[in-house]
Amino acid sequence: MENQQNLSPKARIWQVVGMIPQGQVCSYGKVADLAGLPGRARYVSRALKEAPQQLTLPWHRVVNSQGKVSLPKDSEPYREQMSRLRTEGVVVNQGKIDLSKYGWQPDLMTLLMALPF
DNA sequence: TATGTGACCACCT
DNA sequence: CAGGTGGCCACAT
Repeated sequence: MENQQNLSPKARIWQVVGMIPQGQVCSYGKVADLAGLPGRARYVSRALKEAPQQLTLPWHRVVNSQGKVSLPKDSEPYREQMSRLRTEGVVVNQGKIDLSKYGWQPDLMTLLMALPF
């Protein structure tokens, strides 16, 4: 894995999202932090929307800090995300995911490799 | 140049 | 636990 300082902000975000393991989720804010963009959660959502489909990112593993899917409940994307999550075994109760159980926390090694020096 | 808008968040009531 | 507030920042108007 190479130094993420060289990558564009969007690319760093995509890379971080790509690290989220199956069956786990991560919040927009945390993704931003890990990408070296503290406090820029909203930018993560935009980066995901603009992500080339070619990357086949696990975008569905990104939820908000309350453990909820940040999409209109009546939309197709919402159903898509819910479906993918449940397929991976993530339990969603009342539209909420228990982050203490499914929240992703990168191991130390991964963290050291990802953070800027 | 100014204003409104988000697939957000931390903090305070 | 539910709202309200201020902060955030790229983008569209």
